[in-house]
Amino acid sequence: MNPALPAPPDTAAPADPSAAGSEFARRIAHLDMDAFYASVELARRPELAGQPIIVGGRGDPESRGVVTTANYEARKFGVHSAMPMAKAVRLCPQAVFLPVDFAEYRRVSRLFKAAIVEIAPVMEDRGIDEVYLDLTEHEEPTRVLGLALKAAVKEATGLSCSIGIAPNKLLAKIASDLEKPNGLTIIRTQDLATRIWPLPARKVNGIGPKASEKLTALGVNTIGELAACEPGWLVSHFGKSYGAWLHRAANGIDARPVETESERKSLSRETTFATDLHPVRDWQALARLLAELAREVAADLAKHRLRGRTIGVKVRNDQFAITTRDLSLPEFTDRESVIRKAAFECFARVPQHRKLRLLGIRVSNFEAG
DNA sequence: TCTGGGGTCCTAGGACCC
DNA sequence: TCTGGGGTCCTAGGACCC
Repeated sequence: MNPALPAPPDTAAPADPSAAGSEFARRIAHLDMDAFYASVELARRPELAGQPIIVGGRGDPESRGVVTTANYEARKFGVHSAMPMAKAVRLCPQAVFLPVDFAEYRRVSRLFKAAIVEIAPVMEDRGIDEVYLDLTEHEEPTRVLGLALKAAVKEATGLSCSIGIAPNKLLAKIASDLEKPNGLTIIRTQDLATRIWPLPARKVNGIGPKASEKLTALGVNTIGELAACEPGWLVSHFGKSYGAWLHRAANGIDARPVETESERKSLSRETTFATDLHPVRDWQALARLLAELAREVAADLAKHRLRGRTIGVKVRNDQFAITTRDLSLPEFTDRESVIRKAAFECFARVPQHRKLRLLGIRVSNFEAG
């Protein structure tokens, strides 16, 4: 197997009305809620104002898990999302630790998105706390639109957000991060060299830890340095697809449209155990967990009116390595018993010699809706 | 430090078919 | 005996994102 290279976003899309410098330049906004989960918690517990707040795990600093959001007071201590809870506790023991409450975050998410759509109907949902907007057809000046969006979000939720507005999604995404929190950053094509190129390559959405580490090893640190690389040289190190995309991205070229609709491709449930379980010695406990996950996945499928025909199992072992096994059935299903049986068959094919820390079930290959 | 849960997309080899 | 392409599906792994 080839060394794993990131999958490049498909920026090569249609006729490219958004290429930097094009006379058909678009106005694309990226709107990102500030420290969303922590801000939602603070909104309903005003007495916590000014204190460091860390949302994650089950709210138990001792539990296995990571920080999902730290507010800015906690970030001053070096706490950030995806950090193991244990480390966050050491860095900021005086913080208020809260469990995640997705139901509440989804409720507030619906509120801010509804407020945005009133102003800018061409909205792409990018998860619970961010969206892209296409403002090209609007007549108001860019800053006026940005301020109106921020005011609408504040009015609907009491929360602040940061907005980046640029000729395409890639630049808007970078821009929204530049003046967080409560920022409004407008990037024009002619600002590329001064505002984007000095930034680390890692700031580009699609350049993750692996690719940025490899770039650093090759002596490429900033977006500007990446932009100056020969496309052929990038292709030789990163492959045809990703190498060419790196060159376009660093030069601020991104033709992806704002997509207002998308179809779900998979649905899954997974759980990390409090303590590791052995596939043979702890088989009974694992079997119960697998059956429970099958029940949850079947319920989620029914809720979303989906039926799939590929069932997969995922495990993570005590060395943090992931193994997956899947099985495609002749018929689409949403039945718990069918999913459970397939999952047990898949599980029987995973390596049995190391303890496991996570078990999951995924269903994909959905029937056309 | 000891690492969640829910997703998307891409790559690649082998099977199988035309 | 040596040797075709192209297309799709299945499976496994991996990078990356929120």
